[in-house]
Amino acid sequence: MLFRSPLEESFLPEPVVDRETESQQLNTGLENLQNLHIHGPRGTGKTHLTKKAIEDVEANTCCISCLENDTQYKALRQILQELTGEEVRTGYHTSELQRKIQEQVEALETFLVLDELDFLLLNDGDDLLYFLSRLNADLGLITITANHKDLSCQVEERTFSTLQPQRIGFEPFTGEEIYEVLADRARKSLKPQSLRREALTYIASSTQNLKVGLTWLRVSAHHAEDTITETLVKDVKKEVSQTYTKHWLQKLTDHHQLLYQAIEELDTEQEVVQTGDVYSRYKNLCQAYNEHPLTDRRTSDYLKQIEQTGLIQSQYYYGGNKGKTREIEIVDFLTQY
DNA sequence: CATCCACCGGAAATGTTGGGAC
DNA sequence: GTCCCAACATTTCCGGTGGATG
Repeated sequence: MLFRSPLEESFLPEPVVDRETESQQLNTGLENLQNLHIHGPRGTGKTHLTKKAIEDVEANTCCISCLENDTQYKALRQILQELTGEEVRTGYHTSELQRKIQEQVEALETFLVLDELDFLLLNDGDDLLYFLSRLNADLGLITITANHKDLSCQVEERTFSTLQPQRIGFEPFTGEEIYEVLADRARKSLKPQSLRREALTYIASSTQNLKVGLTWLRVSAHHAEDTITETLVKDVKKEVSQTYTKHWLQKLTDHHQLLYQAIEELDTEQEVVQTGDVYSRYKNLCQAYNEHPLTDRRTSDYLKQIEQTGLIQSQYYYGGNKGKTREIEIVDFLTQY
């Protein structure tokens, strides 16, 4: 169960590509117990590097994902659970959880990582951040997001002014860096000589997202008889897409998946895909799968959540000859570059 | 200048869930 | 059981957007 293959995402090897600048900023921030706001595109090693950095810090540490914990209450529970190491049952009042967390952080210097913060802010506002920012203790708050450079426009001013986070931006990996990291993982997990150089070059030139790269390598290895060739790598593209997509959608609900499917279908059928089309297609799909459809208002929020994962992209129109709507398209992360 | 497009998105109302007390 | 309650999920309601069109 605890087996961790070097191709798995959860594997935390020593970095072969040093993100010198970012690392240093991170460490300095941690030493000074500063609040940090880390941002950058998906698959740039934000979470990875942060986890590494707090690993050997002499303090209480806690790292939660706000994708799964997208309300203040859920997040508080998760945080308390991680800090105490005990299971936290439901049934507590929010204020009770807050009090218990306060006790914990007052006792010991603490670093708190809120990964994928966007999802919580979108869903529940900044109440949690406000509470955490006002804790009078040795607390370093580290927020990570793929979508927003600046926290100040995402949270209320009263929250931001007490947080005053130091910003750290992550740039996408270069082709060479992707190559290096994947080669390293391959050395650690595959038989010698089983990965052709051209195959790896092809992957490295097709994506800047390390998570996609790793998925690609893993899917390829899965399909390979004894060597991973460039042809093989090209042949599995579609499956890589599907695997990566599924990875995100699985964390969301069935309705998110149906919505995505609707968009996917429409994307192949017509030039532009608008919200209204998506909704009616989604209703059809619901009927086909015997699901009760949600209202359009609700699905509008769901679409935003899918957008936050980076699987789709939307262009918003607030009036004009197109009316007030948004155009949605599938993001193709394998041939983007 | 009024009207229309085709939804957006805030806010309030209502429904659901699950624990705790009785 | 069942009553109550908080958190959470979803629905209902509705004002709003700005260029194109008549």
